[in-house]
Amino acid sequence: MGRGRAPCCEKVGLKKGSWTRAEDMKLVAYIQQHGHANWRALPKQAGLLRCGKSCRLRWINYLRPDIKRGNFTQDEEETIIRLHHLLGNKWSKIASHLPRRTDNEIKNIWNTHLKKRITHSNGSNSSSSENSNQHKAMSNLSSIEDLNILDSEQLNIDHSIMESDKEIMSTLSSPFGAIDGAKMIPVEPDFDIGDVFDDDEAWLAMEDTTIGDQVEMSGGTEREKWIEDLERELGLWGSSDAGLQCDQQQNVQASCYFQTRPPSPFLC
DNA sequence: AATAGGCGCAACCGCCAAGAG
DNA sequence: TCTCTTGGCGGTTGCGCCTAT
Repeated sequence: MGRGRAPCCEKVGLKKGSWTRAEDMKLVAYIQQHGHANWRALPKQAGLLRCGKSCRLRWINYLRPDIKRGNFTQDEEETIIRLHHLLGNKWSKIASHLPRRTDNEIKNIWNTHLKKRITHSNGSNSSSSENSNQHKAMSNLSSIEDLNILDSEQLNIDHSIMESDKEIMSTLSSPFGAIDGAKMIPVEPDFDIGDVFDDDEAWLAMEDTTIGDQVEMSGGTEREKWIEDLERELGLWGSSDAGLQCDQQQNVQASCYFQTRPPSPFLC
């Protein structure tokens, strides 16, 4: 091989596209036990036919327990507008000021809603209170330096709910520890997560079922029951209300892991 | 009821920066 | 100092859902 940048991973034979529930479970279960020190090695060790980048993205943008899903509040939208005015398309920077929101989500909300709104308000010279508030917010912050004086109050940020990934994982990663009432995956010293998920007809049958599909699975073997229990605990079977409740309680529960693909608008 | 178009969002791609050797 | 690896970021795409006709 010549010099040059190596691909992030061996691309041949890797799966692309939407993640299945089974893949999500494998990823979460693996990170829950081992963390994500090495994204490149993770998919292989977790038994996933995915690129490390893909795993990382899935975790960061969807599976991470500290993600707030649902409609953006007006405060959040105004914060995004303000920060975008100062920072431009620095989505990760903007996201860092919006706890529990992902850069991808912010980027999407900007591209689909806020950009149009701003364009509209600039073009139409509207006198709505919303536009007035936007203008007021922006006029208060006229330069990048102003970011230094931004505090929680100005940005409508509740820092009490800011939690680092590490902190959260510290409560989740103990092999036999509890996740606030959630069942834990039984971990053997030489536990191979792939062994749990593989070679099981019921599991394989489910593997092609994408997130959000309603799946009915009656108990069979102990392992099936365990997976079923895990799914329930992870919220795969739960109503969206469960997720909302979780969010409201600020609890890090496994049921936060798998929010069923939410209808629009998001419920959790 | 069927369908075309628009919209929202998850996921991919390519580039860059930092760190290790 | 240079090369390579890895994680991270921002732009973009494509699929599925929703709505209007």
